Amino acid sequence: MELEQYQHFLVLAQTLHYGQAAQNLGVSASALTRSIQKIESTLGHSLFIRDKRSVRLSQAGHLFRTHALEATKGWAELKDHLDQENDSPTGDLKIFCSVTACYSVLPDLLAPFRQNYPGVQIHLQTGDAADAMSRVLDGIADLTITAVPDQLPSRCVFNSILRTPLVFIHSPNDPNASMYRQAQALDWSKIPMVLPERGLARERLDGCFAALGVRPKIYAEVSGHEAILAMVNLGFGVGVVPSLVLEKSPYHKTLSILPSPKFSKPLAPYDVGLCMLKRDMARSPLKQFWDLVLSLGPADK
Amino acid sequence: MELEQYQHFLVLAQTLHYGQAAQNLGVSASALTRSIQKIESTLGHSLFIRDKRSVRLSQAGHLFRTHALEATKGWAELKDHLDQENDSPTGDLKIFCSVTACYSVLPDLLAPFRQNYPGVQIHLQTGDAADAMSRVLDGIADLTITAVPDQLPSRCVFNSILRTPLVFIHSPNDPNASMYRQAQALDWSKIPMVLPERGLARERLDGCFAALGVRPKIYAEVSGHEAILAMVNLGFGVGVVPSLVLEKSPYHKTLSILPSPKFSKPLAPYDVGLCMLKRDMARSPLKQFWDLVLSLGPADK
DNA sequence: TACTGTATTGCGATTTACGCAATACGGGTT
DNA sequence: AACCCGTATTGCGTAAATCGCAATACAGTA
Repeated sequence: MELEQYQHFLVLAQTLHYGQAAQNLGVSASALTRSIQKIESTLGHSLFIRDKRSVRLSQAGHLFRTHALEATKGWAELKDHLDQENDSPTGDLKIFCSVTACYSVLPDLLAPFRQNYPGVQIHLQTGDAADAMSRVLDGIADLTITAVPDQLPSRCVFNSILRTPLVFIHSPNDPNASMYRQAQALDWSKIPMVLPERGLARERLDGCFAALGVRPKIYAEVSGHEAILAMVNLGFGVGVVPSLVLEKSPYHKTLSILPSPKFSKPLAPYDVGLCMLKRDMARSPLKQFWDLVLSLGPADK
Repeated sequence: MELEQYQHFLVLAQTLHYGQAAQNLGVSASALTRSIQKIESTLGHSLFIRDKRSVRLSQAGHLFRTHALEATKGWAELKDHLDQENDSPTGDLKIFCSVTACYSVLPDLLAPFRQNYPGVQIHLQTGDAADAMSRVLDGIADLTITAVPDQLPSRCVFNSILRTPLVFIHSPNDPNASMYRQAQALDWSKIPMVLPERGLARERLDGCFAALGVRPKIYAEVSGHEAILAMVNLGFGVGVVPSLVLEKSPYHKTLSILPSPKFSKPLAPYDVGLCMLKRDMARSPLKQFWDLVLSLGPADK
């Protein structure tokens, strides 16, 4: 979209510094260089005077700046006008999130969105949190509420909503319950564990155990945090779930949280937020949703 | 460039018919569909009301049309203003053409261009016409004056300037000269020929001979039409060159043209013109050169 | 029911855009 | 003078967008 190129130009015209402008824009300096070069070659005139030491607007650059300001203003005004006066923005929104997110954080986002943009058709899918990122990357979902992975794919953007620790839980019905509670340091070789078979929680746990040089005794590997709760509730062993999942579950009264074990590599908490493709920041109604979440700020849990 | 997308929209808004608009724009209907879809998704509103039978502007479409007209007008005005009032367009122009084209058609193009756009730095390279197309495709040259090949690469655009036939020539010094002239039908197995080792002329000749089921007796294969002239002038045999090359050469008085041989597959004349990449139609000063050649029309030879 | 005209979508191939690392190039510093 | 620093640009390999073709969907019509 040329709006982007105009934006590139306008920011550079203000900072008069490629590196700084590029940083503001969230692109590399080389990308900015090429954006400007492309405008210049399309227009047939240099917009900036470079002398390896300073960058300043040429005469053509000043004139182009006026045009660019006008054009972007025209676009923005049109967009505002349409969004407010006319019927609400139209379009589809495919959301994927886990059952827990669907109960906890999503309603607070969806309600105001629905109110502001009743014309948007919302498709809500729920599933295992471990699938969230791939659904977005594959285009099956437009956005997802999920925990940010250790390294976010470069195509994605993420906005944090809340943080929740991973907690170790057990059931009072578990025959070993008293042993868990009384031990100074848990003996991982003796404790039967109920773990997710894949996903972020599993990866982090594997990392922590590996750093400790121990191999946990795995009683069951299951899919989905809710399934862990169910099995732990039956007294099959110790499970690990995000605290939020426990709180929102029917078991939060019956299951108990163990004191956090000591790991040489700490078990990082879940950072839950909104995730979507960078590309889609330019698309409606995705940008609207993103902006709404930004304006709501982090949830107070 | 979004200017293109604006253009797509404006043409469609006028024709209200995808197929027709696409044809006007020189793109496929699917490309046009996606252009419009992209604007709509960026804007968040439908621009057209489609009901499988008719296409008409929505209310948002009307408003967007006003904006698009304004923005494109602003761009055009800016460009005109800069091209005329200020210093001439800046930039480089890398031209490749054969020696003959350099003597014959190029001066008529370059002179007016130079007058209108003195600020453009011109790099002129000459070489074998057989290389022209690949130089452009590889980006070594921006444009070339050359004969259009049997099938133009899809990335290229071509504008015809003149047509010149391929002629068979010989020298009066050639010991067989009288035989060439007297024969009713030339006996290809006996006539020593001087041919280009590659390039369009060679390909076409090969095609003609193959269609006839004969294999010419090749005395020499050389690189460059001028070299053919030199060897033919020494009486080494019969050569084939574009008529224009002969006319512009120092040999045009001494060498003689044989009557065109009868081929089952006719030997197509050279269609000489300006060739450049489609992509560069949006770049200065390439577009200016193209437009200038268009305005001059076909050369009167 | 088959047929026609028209917009859209799936898909493979081409073309473009991006980021990283290397380069070029002044100016200031020891 | 030699060297380092800051900054814009370029080469290159990879990731993504775009295009055209062919297939599809869908409404009106013979």
